[in-house]
Amino acid sequence: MMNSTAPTLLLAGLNDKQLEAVTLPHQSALILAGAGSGKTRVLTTRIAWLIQTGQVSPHGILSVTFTNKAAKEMLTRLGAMLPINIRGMWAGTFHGLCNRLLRAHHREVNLPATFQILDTADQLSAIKRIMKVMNVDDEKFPPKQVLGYINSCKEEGLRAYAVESYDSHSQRMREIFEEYDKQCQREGVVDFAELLLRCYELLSNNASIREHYQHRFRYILVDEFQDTNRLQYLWLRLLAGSDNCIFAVGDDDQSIYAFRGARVGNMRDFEHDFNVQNIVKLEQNYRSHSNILDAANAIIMHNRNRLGKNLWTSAGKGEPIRVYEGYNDKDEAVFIVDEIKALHAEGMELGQIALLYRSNAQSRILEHELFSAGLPYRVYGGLRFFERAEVKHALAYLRLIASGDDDTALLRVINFPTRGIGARSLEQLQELARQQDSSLWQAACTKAGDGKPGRGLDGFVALIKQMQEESIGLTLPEQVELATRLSGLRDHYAADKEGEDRIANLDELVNAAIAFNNQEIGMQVDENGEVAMSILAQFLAHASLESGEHQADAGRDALQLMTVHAAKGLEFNTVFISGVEEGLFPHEQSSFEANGLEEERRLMYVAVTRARQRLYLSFAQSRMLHGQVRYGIPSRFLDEIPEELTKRLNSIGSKSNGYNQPVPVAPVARPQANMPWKIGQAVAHSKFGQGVVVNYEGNANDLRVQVNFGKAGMKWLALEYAKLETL
DNA sequence: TGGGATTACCTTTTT
DNA sequence: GGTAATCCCA
Repeated sequence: MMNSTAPTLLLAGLNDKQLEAVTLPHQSALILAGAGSGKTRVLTTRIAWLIQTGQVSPHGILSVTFTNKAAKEMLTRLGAMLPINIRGMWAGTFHGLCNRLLRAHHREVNLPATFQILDTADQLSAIKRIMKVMNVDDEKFPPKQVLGYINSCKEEGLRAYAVESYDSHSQRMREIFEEYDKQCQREGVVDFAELLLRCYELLSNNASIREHYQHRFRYILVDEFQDTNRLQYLWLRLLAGSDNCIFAVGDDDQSIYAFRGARVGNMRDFEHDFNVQNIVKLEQNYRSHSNILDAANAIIMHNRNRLGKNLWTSAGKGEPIRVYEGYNDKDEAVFIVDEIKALHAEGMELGQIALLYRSNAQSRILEHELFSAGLPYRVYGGLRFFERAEVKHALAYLRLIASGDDDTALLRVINFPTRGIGARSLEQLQELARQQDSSLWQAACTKAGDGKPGRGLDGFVALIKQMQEESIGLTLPEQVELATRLSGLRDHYAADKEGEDRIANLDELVNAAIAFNNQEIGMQVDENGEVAMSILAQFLAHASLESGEHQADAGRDALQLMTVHAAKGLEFNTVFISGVEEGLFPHEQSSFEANGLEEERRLMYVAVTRARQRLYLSFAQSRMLHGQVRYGIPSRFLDEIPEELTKRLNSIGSKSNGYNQPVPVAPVARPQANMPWKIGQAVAHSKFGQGVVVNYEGNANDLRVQVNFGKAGMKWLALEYAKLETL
């Protein structure tokens, strides 16, 4: 059934390299796809081409991405390319796919059919809980640190028993890890990393299941390969077996998630382990003008350990990169807002302008100025819909309807809205649960029997039982409505004068349930013909795995505010990168990590390559950070951009040319009596070069100053010895 | 037990 | 500076 004209049509308009990648033979391949080089197009066209040329049916394809958004986009584009039904294809995130596999084979991995998924906040509270039981000092073992430890172990593919411990501290960590996993198993819950690890174990311990899927998925395609962690890589290797081929697309220069376990090294390992003969580099950029690309290339060139790649474009040089220097953060923000106002007045859509920053804390002052100027804007990131407190409360009630043994859910709402169950009653309950080795819910039932309506533990038990009974036979949206009402959540928020938004969110949850219900109907039997879990359990899994995507007023034309991380994969006509200062970008913390600076540089590379036509870089001499005024100097990344690509919009300080010079809005430094040095003073050192005084200690006779030298780093210098010149 | 007050935190983030 | 968690008192 091969259609000879269709593939030609499909391939029309691809450049040579893209065409080569799309039509590679059945072998593993690595596609190095630079920013804006048509990566998603190659990926989707590859799938369409494989199907259309009859090499494989949709059933034989597995497509893996990192975000639900990317998965959705791929399916949408594919749907537009192919006239046939692609339902049989598996496409999703690593976590979504593992969830699917575990649901289908829950018996083999010893999980209940209705196992629940803990998000990070749930996981943290579960860790705190087990630490309390184990009597662990949370000063010595900060729960967040324990969480990081457990997740990174799992992401390396390690169980507690397999972790090495060198001293009593790491030994204790290991024990907490072990007990935490036991607790999760008891409660029938899994965290995000566990989804992957459990699935990996399923495939590695169970030959027939492994072979089944190996036989099925002849073609595996992976997006953003540079972001895979160790375990994801091992999982892929297991699924691929010896016969299947992996089509990996990635860009080592855009690897910005090492801090959460991503291993760029997987790209080199992949080359070796899969005997990759085909490495295709997509270097032609269809997004930006060459001034922008040249700047990006110049920056990333300073990194060692690259696979090597240089973006080019046939578009012209375009506009110079505009650089602005502010006196302080407010001055910088005012400049950005004025500039955006002017662009908007000239007719540019606000949605085509992005305002990027390194860390979320920077958005506040920008938002303040935008708000005063009356410019509509939208901030990405921050609290997601399914992570809002009221939504999590409602979901906890639903989880208790699905399975009472979920201790995390029970603890979240046993006294919310308050019903007179305090710390003492809880302790008694936990003690009883421990004695009879049961879940808290079972202990509560023992204590209260069937319970009687009202306050206290009796009331709570009666309430949950009532919910469980009344929800039988209801549709999903009705169940959600029932939970939000019977629980008293609605009444509680109605009594609160600021509860309006929260009730609106509860309504939105009902809407989400309606949407989910419509979409999932008819999908309740899995491919083996087994009756799948209840629609409620499916909805709960969906809520954990897809916490984002529920954003209000997405349609309105508004300026886009986000961190550089959040901007990855997006593009805009005009991009502002603010706070391009030492200590902020590159971030101070990065210097404590191995290769931290290189990751910051990749981050800058990502930021710069978001812009199509116009790019602004701005920095400020001083800014409020953590409630203190901090003095910074321009980022080293600015120096890495060739001067001929940039245009300085202003110049303040000694190098003033008088052009467009703003008036100082606030005293920059506070002068110190009897001090030859003041904070904010520019200085020069014979070895470290130029810098700025940021702090001092001691008295006039024995004074030490802290100087930010930028490239040479932050130094404490004793004035008695160090030869410092004022500038 | 629960609400008001005080105090520790503070890069980046998807699942 | 802003928030979330914890502390303390009624």
